[in-house]
Amino acid sequence: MITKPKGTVDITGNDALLWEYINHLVETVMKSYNYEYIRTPIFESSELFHRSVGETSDIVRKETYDFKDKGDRNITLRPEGTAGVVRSYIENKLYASPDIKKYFYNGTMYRYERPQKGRLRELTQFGVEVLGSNSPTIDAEVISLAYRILELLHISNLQVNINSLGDEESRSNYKKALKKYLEPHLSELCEDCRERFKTNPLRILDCKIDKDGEILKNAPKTIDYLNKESKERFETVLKYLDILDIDYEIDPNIVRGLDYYDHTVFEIVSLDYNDTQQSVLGGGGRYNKLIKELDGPDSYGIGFACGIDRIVEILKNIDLYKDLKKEVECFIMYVSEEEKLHALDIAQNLRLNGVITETNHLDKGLKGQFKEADRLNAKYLIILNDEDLKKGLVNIKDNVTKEEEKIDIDEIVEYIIGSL
RNA sequence: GUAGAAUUGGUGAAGUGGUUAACACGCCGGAUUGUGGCUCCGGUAUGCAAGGGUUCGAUCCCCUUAUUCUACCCCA
Repeated sequence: MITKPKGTVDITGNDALLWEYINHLVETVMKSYNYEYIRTPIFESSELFHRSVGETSDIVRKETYDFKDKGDRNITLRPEGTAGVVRSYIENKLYASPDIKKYFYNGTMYRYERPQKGRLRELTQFGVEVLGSNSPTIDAEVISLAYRILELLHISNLQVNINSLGDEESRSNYKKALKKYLEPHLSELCEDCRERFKTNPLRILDCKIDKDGEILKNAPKTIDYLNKESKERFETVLKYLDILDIDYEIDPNIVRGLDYYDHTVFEIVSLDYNDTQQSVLGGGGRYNKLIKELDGPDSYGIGFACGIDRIVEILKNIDLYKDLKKEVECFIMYVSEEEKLHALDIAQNLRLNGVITETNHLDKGLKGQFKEADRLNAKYLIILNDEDLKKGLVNIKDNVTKEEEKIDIDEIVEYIIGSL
């Protein structure tokens, strides 16, 4: 038997209904914030991710799906959504628009990782990218949009953890200060942190082992190294979040591994699922340097992404979603060949009038058809028999009240639409 | 890349080195004269992840592989 590749999932049945529900809600909320849908390729030139995420990082070297196509091009399956959208913005010269560009996406990403709880090799994320504005109102809007979607999905106890890395000057000052502070304490840190000190010192801040130790508690904080401008900017964003009634907490340890982030960075967690990594439902930040880095103009960008797979795992435990049901509005039952012809015709008629209709395709007896109709939660049953058909009549049964009546075959559509 | 645990019908699962792999749900059929959902009766795994080995004999023991779960690493 052929099985699915490691780290992938088949989504069927009730799970599929839940996915549809989430997708629909995401789309509705995105549009109400005036975000437009953007769809970029699932595979891109490898170089795009190397340039955006960082050539030397483990991420690009080990955790992407890379291959050469038949034209000997280096291709990478997208590991995240931002790079593709920014590439599109630049390539299509969308920056020429006098207006801010606000995009949302919802699609699969690929990361060559070892699968475990809440982590797959093919994962699905929705997110937004806003390009062309450095206004703090956008930082606040993006954060509140992410927050509100999760809230509308009834995920409880949400909190935004937020931090600011400041501009380039602030960032670089901070990096120096952190290294200077950590250097004499290196021997007291865990092995991994000593390695991180060389590769990515900011990451030491959210090391699981050393996080709660004295050394890191007293470590310099990014926000203390913000220059005046960056600091004011951060405070403005927080002020806007207050106005938008977002529950946030300043968390100086959020650094979000990637080099291209600056100013606002944030993660959204549910405090009800606080086994560290699992609780992070989404995150994002500002990336004002990235567009230029990818040969675009000197512009501004900010975005976030949320993993749907993880959200689904949480929603599955919420009662509200347990009775999402497939619903058929009308099930047409027949036994004889003559009745079958009428059934096909009636079914088509109902469907073209927007009524969700099913009929017997398995040559079942009437009993079997009743059972199937119940499994489908059919609201109305149309039970055909030759005798009535000769008179132009059908039996129609309300499957909730169990009341049955005979109506004219030409009045079926009208009857059902009128009663639904 | 590392480590631990798992893998038995459509589903939840019991079980044993030796003739027919328990039980439950579901599904199918019948009692019900073409109108069910209750009840009763019957049918539902030639096979226990795949391959190899040990053995007179393996679903059960051993090895390899795959996948799943959990943790580490890493995290966009």
